[in-house]
Amino acid sequence: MANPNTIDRILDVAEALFAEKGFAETSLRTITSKAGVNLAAVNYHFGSKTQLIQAVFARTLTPFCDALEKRLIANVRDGDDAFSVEELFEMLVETAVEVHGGDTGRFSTFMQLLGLAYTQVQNHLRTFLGERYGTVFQRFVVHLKMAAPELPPQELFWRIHFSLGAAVFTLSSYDTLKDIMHNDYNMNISLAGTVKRLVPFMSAGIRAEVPQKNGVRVVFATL
Amino acid sequence: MANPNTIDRILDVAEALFAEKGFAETSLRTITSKAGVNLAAVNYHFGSKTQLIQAVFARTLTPFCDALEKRLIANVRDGDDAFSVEELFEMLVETAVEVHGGDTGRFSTFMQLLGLAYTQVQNHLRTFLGERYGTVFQRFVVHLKMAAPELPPQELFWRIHFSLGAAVFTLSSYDTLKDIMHNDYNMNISLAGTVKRLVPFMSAGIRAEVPQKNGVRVVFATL
DNA sequence: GCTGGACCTAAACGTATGTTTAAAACAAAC
DNA sequence: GTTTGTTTTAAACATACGTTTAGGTCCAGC
Repeated sequence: MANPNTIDRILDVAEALFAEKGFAETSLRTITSKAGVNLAAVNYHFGSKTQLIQAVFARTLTPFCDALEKRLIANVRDGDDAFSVEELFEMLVETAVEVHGGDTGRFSTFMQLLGLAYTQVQNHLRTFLGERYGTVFQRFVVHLKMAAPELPPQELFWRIHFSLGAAVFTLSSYDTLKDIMHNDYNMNISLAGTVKRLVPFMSAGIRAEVPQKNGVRVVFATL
Repeated sequence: MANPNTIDRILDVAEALFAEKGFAETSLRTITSKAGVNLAAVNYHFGSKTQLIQAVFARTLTPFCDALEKRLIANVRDGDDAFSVEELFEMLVETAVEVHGGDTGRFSTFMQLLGLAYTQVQNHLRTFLGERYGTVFQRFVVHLKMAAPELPPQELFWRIHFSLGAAVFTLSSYDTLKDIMHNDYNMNISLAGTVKRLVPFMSAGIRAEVPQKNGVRVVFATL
């Protein structure tokens, strides 16, 4: 069998470097040298850089989605007893924390990777994620729909992406923001504090009143 | 004098390609060939690819920040007469639309570039933007502080970045989201519609109630 | 102890990138 | 019309990348 360390060492290093620098900016030579393995190891074990990227995502996304799906299925609640928006978002956080065994570093890296998956142009990744994990996402959307039944579907769609953006953007540049917080506000902030602040923000945004159609400002007409 | 078309043609093409593919993924050869100029033109007129990136940002960001600053200074209001959160966010939109002369395409590209500036790792860009436009940003924060005086400063800091994330993330992957909206919801959405939806979401998030300290869920303790 | 297959290694391959060079083309000034 | 400075051009340069190859190493199974 393969040296059990080689594959995992590559995955560990690749995950960290991808999260820090992005995909295009991280070379296989950097990964392999930092992992202490031969340059050819990536192509031998994974086939290509593209497949390595997918493997990095699959390693943490598969257990995460499995765990999330179990929670969503196990706790089906209908009508007035449905999950609240806050509960659903906190369920995401709890699941993410759970699958990382409370490891702050890897949880942070995981969020940064999620950000990259959406912002970096990697069409293979988008299709890969959609095919593999689309079902769980849709199931989650169904629950959100029950939590905010008065919201038109397309409005909900947008607000989910707004929330996704707030979370992903913040946590993917978390290290930078942490430094700013330290220098400008003389405050030391934890990942826990950030996530804690994120949930009410997103929940309030999801539940915001839908503006009247005739309330549209004139400026938008020029867009 | 330089052919007035060369520099602008490079900037136009570079702006569009950067927004579409990112910085590292866009080569000077692609830019120059698409612009119909010689490969060496970029290095001749801008010095390097790095400086080209900064020039692309400066071209639209400078008039934008100048216009925004003028608005903020001209309409100083204190106390109960201060700008509301909604007014401030809409001011951003109005200014952005204004400096682009209502050109939807360039406005969209502009937002995508802003997203890239934060998500792509380009330390030279971060420092460049901070040094050049940090003052206006801070001035805007002061107004937001007056609009939400009950909010602790660090809480406001985070929520600004949540809002920034929601906006930047959404508008930077706008084309993709538009396609999804078309395929899954059979709806055609405009940039106007998206921005219109963004403002109430962000405003509600900014004004969300700050959760009690003793209301913190147990799960966060493990982070 | 030999064999076979999985794993690792060093080196090379082909290609793409940003940048530089030196000469050519051009346009305005005198 | 020549000169001067700017702009354009084609070619080359140096480097970095992902990938492939062919040989070596290792160890379980017979």
